[in-house]
Amino acid sequence: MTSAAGGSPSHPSSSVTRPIRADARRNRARIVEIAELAFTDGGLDVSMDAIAKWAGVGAGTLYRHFPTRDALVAAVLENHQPDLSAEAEVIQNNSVDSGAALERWLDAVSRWMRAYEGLPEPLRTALGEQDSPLRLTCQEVIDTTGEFLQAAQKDGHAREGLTGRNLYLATLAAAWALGTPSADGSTGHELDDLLRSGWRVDS
Amino acid sequence: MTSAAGGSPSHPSSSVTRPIRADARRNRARIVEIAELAFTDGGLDVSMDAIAKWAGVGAGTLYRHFPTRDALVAAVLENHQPDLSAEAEVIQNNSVDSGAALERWLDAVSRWMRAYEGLPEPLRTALGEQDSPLRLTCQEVIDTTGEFLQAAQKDGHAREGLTGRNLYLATLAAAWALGTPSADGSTGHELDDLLRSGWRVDS
DNA sequence: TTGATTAACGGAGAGCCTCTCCGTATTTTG
DNA sequence: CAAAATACGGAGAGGCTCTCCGTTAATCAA
Repeated sequence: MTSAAGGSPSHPSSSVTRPIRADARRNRARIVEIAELAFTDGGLDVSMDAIAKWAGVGAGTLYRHFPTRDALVAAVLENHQPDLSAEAEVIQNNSVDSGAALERWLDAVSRWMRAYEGLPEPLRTALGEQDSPLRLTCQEVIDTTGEFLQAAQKDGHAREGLTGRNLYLATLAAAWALGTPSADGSTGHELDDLLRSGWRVDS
Repeated sequence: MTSAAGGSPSHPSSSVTRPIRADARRNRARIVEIAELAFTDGGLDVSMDAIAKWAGVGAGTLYRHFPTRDALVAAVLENHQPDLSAEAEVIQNNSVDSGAALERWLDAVSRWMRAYEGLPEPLRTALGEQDSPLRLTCQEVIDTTGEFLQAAQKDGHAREGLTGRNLYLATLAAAWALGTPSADGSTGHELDDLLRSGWRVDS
């Protein structure tokens, strides 16, 4: 059915559709820009209507571009994905061993997860929904985590029987815990220690 | 002004106030009972009005007894605190060593935290608020965790430089992560391993 | 008992939020 | 410069939290 009969598409790449209207593209960009500001200083719970008003568009426009809050969050995050990829590369090239690299990567991921207050929650539920817009965004991070993990496992720096996905989830959980109002620096340190070394002492 | 002049309180224990009205006590009990059912099968996010209607009382009555959702959650949890205390005692008396005891206790706490879907979230924020009704409820659990931890540390089964509070928080984080829709048994197992032993292998 | 007093009830409704629908405005195309 | 297609905007439906206050029921004093 895709290209059955009749039509003669001018652009093979964009198949049949026209280019996106200029005002639409502008609005979309503006919304993402404003959303990032709003998320940064009010957390992910800002009201959608407030974002729309603040961006100078109607609610309808906001929801046409981003049907769900997650879609908007995903769009905001995607703006920063290149930074994270770049960081992965730097870590890859600058670490003494694969164990240290994994450690540094998890630290970077944790910071990424804590970019906006309340981000861990949707990241977690996205993990369970096959079709969430956030799913794609974080899949890349999970995959990279898996790569760092495997390298560390191969060199004997990380335990076997551990998947990238679960290490990602554990990191997410720690990031979530760090969002606790009273969590100070020492809490973060202890949580990191726990994730790295556990509470147990082998006798 | 508390007991300045005149009044002759009949009951020294309840100072000046009258006993709580019978209908009030009944309603309160009924609400808690219904709330537990609602939380059990709909998670903590059921609407307050729905609980009120389902309990056969007006919204005003619900909010008079439980000004916030957290207050209601705390009341529901308090009904089960004795069970947890009992479990602590059993573990205390039946474990081969203090390390195993700590492990079993954390397992019990994790189950307690996952009693209702969405419970970890308010438990976490309660940790940061001095005057949350949930705060009191979980303080007991934190304290007990601290005791199990100290015993394990004394016997060399648990690392030093770890507080009961942070171990509790880490357990809470793991419980939160387990709430992920796609989290199966193996996920839980790996998360437990991480908390106990970390991902690192000491070479 | 009974009337007075006080505690508690209930639900209407204010205010906020999400999300949809459709008449109107703008852009693109021929 | 129409005509067609696309996107806009905001009113408003529906749901939620929480308050306020007129009404009702329990308790107390005589």
